[in-house]
Amino acid sequence: MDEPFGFRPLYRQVYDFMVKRITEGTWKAGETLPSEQTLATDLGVSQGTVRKALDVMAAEKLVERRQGKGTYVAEHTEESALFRFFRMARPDGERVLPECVAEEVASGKATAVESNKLKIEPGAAVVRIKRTRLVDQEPTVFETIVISAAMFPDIETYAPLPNALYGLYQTAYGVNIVHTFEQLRADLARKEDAKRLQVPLGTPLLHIDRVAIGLDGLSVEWRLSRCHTGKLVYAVTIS
Amino acid sequence: MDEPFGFRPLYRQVYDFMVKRITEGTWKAGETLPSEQTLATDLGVSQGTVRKALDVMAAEKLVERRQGKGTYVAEHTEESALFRFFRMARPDGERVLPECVAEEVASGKATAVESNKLKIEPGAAVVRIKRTRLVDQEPTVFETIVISAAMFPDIETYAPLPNALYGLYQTAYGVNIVHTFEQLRADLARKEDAKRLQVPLGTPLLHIDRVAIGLDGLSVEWRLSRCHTGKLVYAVTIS
DNA sequence: GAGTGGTCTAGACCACGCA
DNA sequence: GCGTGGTCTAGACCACTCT
Repeated sequence: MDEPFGFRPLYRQVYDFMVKRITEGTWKAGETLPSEQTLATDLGVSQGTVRKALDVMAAEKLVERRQGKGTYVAEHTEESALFRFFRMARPDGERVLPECVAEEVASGKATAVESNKLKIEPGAAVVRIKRTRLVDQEPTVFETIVISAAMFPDIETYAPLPNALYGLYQTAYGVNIVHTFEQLRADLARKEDAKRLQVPLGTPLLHIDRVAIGLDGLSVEWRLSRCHTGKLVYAVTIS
Repeated sequence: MDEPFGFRPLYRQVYDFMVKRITEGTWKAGETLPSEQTLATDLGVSQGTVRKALDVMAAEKLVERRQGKGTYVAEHTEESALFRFFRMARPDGERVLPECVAEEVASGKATAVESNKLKIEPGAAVVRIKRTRLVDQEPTVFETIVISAAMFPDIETYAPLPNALYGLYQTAYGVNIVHTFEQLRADLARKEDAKRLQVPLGTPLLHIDRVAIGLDGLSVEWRLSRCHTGKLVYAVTIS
């Protein structure tokens, strides 16, 4: 347990160890972890130290704890992942579950912008997904998603893709999305927007540019969402 | 230390006690709290329990800790408050400090919408502030702010109002903003927007509807921001 | 060196879920 | 009733800051 210079607390080392276990797939989504006491004796530290590492992981939503039952590797299910990363809601605050239609999946080579967003080589193989999301049967969001083909081989075989893509990334490829960076702008509907969202040209749209980051810190996905904010709004809580 | 039914952990009770101290002004912004050991013996609990309460408060950014020095009541300064609640940034991610001009302060009676947003009686006295925020000398955000005159008596005497209003709320009135709810839409510039932001009518704008909540859970401020997202974007990180 | 927050331990007891 | 996570304690030592 020596450290060269930086001084990494014990509970941080325990954290690193457990994150590695999840990244490698030793502990998979939805599985229960060994009990705090078991982990403690296995790793030769006190239960309090394991607990502190788990506190951090629970705060990052990497694991979920249930008193009396155990600690689970967090799953990116419909409710959890969608409600966490899909921020569109009704003005009264009620969250909605969108439906996906008109999905198009195509292969290609990364453009300059795409390679920059995904931190991959220009020209590397990528997969582009376009789809429209409906809320209450009305087209509301037009999404363009770009991912590395190397990270997600043969993803087109999973078509039709699920509503919550992050769940597929996790269960089929062992890729856990832990956070996202988004930039929002206002823009006007162009031809493709107008067609997809069935709105007049020039309708004001909320333009969301999102990069999703995985557990290992790599850029996993670049997504552009063009949202019609007629009936839904983008909801943010800063705490 | 009895509890009627809900079972409130000791550290929660300690938390409540300390929040009350801050709300009442016994401990003011920027001051240092008693040491963990002192608090523990004063309250008749162990240091670990005080520590756990402070952990929660630090996570909520109510206090700041500095190893070797002490624990301080968090201050809403330019950097901290603006960078926390003002989300506009350059596309490369760099945060900016805006400047405020063309400020108008007026008194009035709460409309139905205002009373609903601020949870006050319709017709209650309110103060309305309009101002334009410049970034790089260019008008970028047109804000309309509504607050209860009862909560902030004689606020007009502080004109010109500071860039970080939350700092004034805290230091002059003892009101701590702890979180905000925002709803974002895309909209088109109307007459007043065009004039304030010096853009053509019909320019797409990011419309932000924000309610700020204080330490005691009350709605403190309602703010509408209309942002020109030509050079700046609204940045969100979901972690 | 004295005082502060940060880490770590060992052990006790409580609340919860389940068989 | 057992095993799990959740709370609480008491005490030790470490890292940081200031004098």
